[in-house]
Formats: sequence, structure tokens, C-alpha cells
Amino acid sequence: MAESKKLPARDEDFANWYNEVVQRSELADYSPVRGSMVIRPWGYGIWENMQSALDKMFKETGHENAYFPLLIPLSFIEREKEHVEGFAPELAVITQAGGKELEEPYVVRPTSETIIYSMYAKWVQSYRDLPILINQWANVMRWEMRTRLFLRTTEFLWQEGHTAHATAEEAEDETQLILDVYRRFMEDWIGMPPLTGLKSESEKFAGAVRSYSCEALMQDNKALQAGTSHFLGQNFAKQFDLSFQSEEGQEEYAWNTSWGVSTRLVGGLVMSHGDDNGIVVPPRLAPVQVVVVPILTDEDTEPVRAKTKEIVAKLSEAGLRVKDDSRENLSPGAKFYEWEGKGVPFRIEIGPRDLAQGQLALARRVTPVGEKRKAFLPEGQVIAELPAYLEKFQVELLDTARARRDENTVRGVTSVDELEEALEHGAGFVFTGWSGDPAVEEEVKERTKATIRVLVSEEFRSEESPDRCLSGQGASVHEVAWARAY
RNA sequence: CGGGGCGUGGCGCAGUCCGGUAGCGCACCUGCUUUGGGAGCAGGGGGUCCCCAGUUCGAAUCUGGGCGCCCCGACCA
Repeated sequence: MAESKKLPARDEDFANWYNEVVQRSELADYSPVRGSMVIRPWGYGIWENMQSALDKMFKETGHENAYFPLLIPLSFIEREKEHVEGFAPELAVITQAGGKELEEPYVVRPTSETIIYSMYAKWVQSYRDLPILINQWANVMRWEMRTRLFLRTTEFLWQEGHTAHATAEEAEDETQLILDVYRRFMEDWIGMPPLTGLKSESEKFAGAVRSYSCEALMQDNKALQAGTSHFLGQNFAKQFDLSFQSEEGQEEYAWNTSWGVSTRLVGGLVMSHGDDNGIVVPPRLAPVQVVVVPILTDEDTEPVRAKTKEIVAKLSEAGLRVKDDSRENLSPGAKFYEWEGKGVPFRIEIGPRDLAQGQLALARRVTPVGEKRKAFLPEGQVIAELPAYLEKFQVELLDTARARRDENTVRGVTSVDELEEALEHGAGFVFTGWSGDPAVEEEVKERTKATIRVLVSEEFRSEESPDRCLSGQGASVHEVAWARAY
């Protein structure tokens, strides 16, 4: 193989590998505008599959979709103090339109809390109007200093759910419900098992009372904040007069939640499963699950072509997403590399020899240890068993990622020295006790570059909970997970 | 905003030091032969050398100014 066609080594230069693989697999390309990207059909196809799975989960939990406008009056953003402080540096502001200076500037939404709760205020009078459970699929804009394809771009696509409830308990339940939806989605669809928990004060969403997060561990052992669910309390309700009359006749402010995942998940997928040959797309999200490549020799190619069509039709009927790659200007080998680079889970080859023997060559994107790259199997078996093979592939991706996460997690660390040492030795998540003192968090961050990813939720806590803060000062109040993060 | 790198056919680059009117690989087009892991041969098309100004008989190359992009750090899903 020509050296120039190889990817940068993943274990030596992960960042470079990531940039190359995203472009080569045709997920995305740089646009002429700094920091923004074009999501190409292959990348968008994955996002669409993510969307439809998530959308279904949202609907199943009682949510509806709506759409709110891109532009928000600047004054709206400015209403909630912490919110504006959090977003001010990264706002794109429109001051001119229609050839005139605007009376009031608009911001391109960095998130939609303000416009949405101002509208809810119009729609809610009584407790009977609650809860409101709305989601929107939208683009948002945050003027970031430094950008990376999918992980942080100026404009990105996401969903943002915004709910209003009569009680704090109900809003808290909603926050947890969605956190669980995200977690399940990441595991079952992306094969990316996150750690869940509460964000520290310094890391929470600007304007939230508390934020919960799904944190996934990438192959370079950096953490990726992959989805967040916020309990907003009455912060926005008070600023936008989102109030209602309770059952008892009292005027009360509603309780809000907001939650979102973005196209960043595509980046997470790449960094979870990709290898030196390209990306690996989990079957449930793959725009193409099986590619069929005919081997056309100088003999009569008609029978091979016909068989290819037949196999594609049968697999489509079985509900699989199948691609017929009968292009004539490329050799089979070139096609193999192309589809492997794009992460298609399975490839079927059909040649004259297979035809004669009633078999097909089946190649898996990721070859299990000890198995051959290709298996020659009876046609009937391939047709009948492929759905199960895909399912198995899906599960194995999750298992592998989970094992990697756990192997790279270090528990029971009791000092900053030890934390630093663990990180220097390439640890991913490092669990310690923490007193809750923000100064400790700040100092450790300064020294190690690691941040508290989450105050670990119960399920992920260590069997023996830490009793001292890693600073050496005071008792531990929370077990926390540290990591260097994207 | 600081540090580094880079702007030359679609992509990756050489040429720049030492000025003489642009070349290589891949990709693309045509034809023939091929096709079970990135095909071969032959022919062919395509470039305001990032922009502006200057020096010069002559600038991709020298001088000055500007712009853009990427990477590494400070902010963030």
C-alpha cells in the first residue's frame, strides 16, 4: 500500500488522525467560513439516524417537536444574569439588516432558553397548562476561539428540549429521565458508554441550578461531554414571568428543564470506534450497513452482476440498508478501502468462483481476534444471518468501548500527586473524593489540566466511597471523576 | 490574543536561498488491456503561482503592506 494513503498513526497523533479521518471518510469538510463546516452526506446520514432514534425516544416520553426562530432579541439574552455572562463572549450579534441599523440588535441563538420561556409565559396561565414538553431540532451559533470538526464548530446542529413544570420535583424527574434517555441512546446506538453525574458549579450550564452530564471516554483517554440535562429551577421563569395559577389558586413560577445533544456525537462516534483504517460506524447508525462489491473479471460478467442485484434486493427486503457498488472505474481493492474507511460494518464480495460454489465472501469491518478477514459462507446463510451478525457487531462495539473505559479508569485515588501521576501514565477517568471546595477544583485544574467531569452518580461510584478530599483538606462530600477533556 | 506552520491545476507538494515566464504524484477525460486488497500502457485537458503596491528589460522567486487557513495554548456542547 502506498504510504501516502495511510492515515496518521492513531496512537501517536490522535488529533491529526481525527482530522484526517473525518475528512477522508467524507463525514465533513471545512467551509469557507472560519470555524464552520459542511456536513457531507455520509456524516449527515449518520446524524439523521441519530436524530430519528432520539426523536422516537423523546416522543415515547411524551415530548413534542416545535420550532423557534434563529434570531433572539439581545435584551432577552441579557435578562438572566449568569446566562448572559456565560454566553456573552461567544455571541454573534446582528446590528444591521435591510440596509439599516437595527433599533435593537439580535443575537443568533447560542441556545434558546430565553425566547422559548418568553413564549411559554404567553401560553401558560394555569397549572392545567403544565407541563409543557417541547423539543426542537435546530442549528445554533457560538463564536468559539478554537474549533474542531464536529467537536466544536461555530455553527452546529442539535436538539434542545425545554420543559416547564408545576413543581420542582417534577422538573427534577424530567431532568433525570432525559439523562437516562441520553445514556441509553449513547450505549445502544453509538456503542459509547458514558459516565453520568452532576456537574460541579464551575462546569454547569450558565443559568442552570444544576446540570447533569453524560461523559464519554475517547480512545486518547480524554473525556467528551456528550449530552447534558439541566434543572433550571425558576431562574428563567422569574425573568420571563413564566407563572401560573396553582390548584390552590396561588400565583407561582414554573420550574424548567433544558437538555441537548449535538452533532458533537458524531465526533464521539469517530473517536470511540475508529481505527487505523478509518472510522467504524455502529450498524444501527450506519447509512449503509452492508456494501456488496461484485468482482468483475474478463469472463462474462452478467451472471455476477445479476447475482449482486439479487443479493442486494434480498437484503433490502430483510430490512437492511444495502449498497450496490458496481462501479466499473475502480478495482475491487480500491472499493474495499473506501468502504472500510467510511466504516461500513459488513462487505459482501461476489465473484465468479463464489457463483460456481453458491457462496459469498463476507468481510467484517472489525475482525475479531483470531478470525480471518473474510469468511466464505453459503449464500443462504449470509442472507438469513446478516441481521444477527449486525446486531452482534453492534453489541461488541459497546462491549469493547466499555471495557476500554473501565480499564482506563483509576479509582481510589487519594491525593493530587497521585491524580497527576495517574494522568501522566495515561489514565482516563480518575476517581477521588472531593470536599466540594471550588478552590481545590481550580488548583487541581491548573496543575494537572484535568477537570471534574462529574460528581459521579450512584451507579458509577466505587464500592468503597472515599472519605477524604484529594486536597488533603477536609472530608470528602462527593466522589468525583477527573479527566482531561475536549 | 500569544506561539508555530502554510498559501503554486481538484488534492498533496517541489520550485523561492541564487529572478529568465511553471513542474511532479494522485485525481480527472479518451482508448485498449485489466479487475478476489488502493490496476497498467498510451494519449489528453486543466494554473490570475492568496491579494495589492514596489524594484527590475523581466517576479512564483526580491522588498513593503494586507488577507486567509491549519496546528499548539488561554474560553466552551
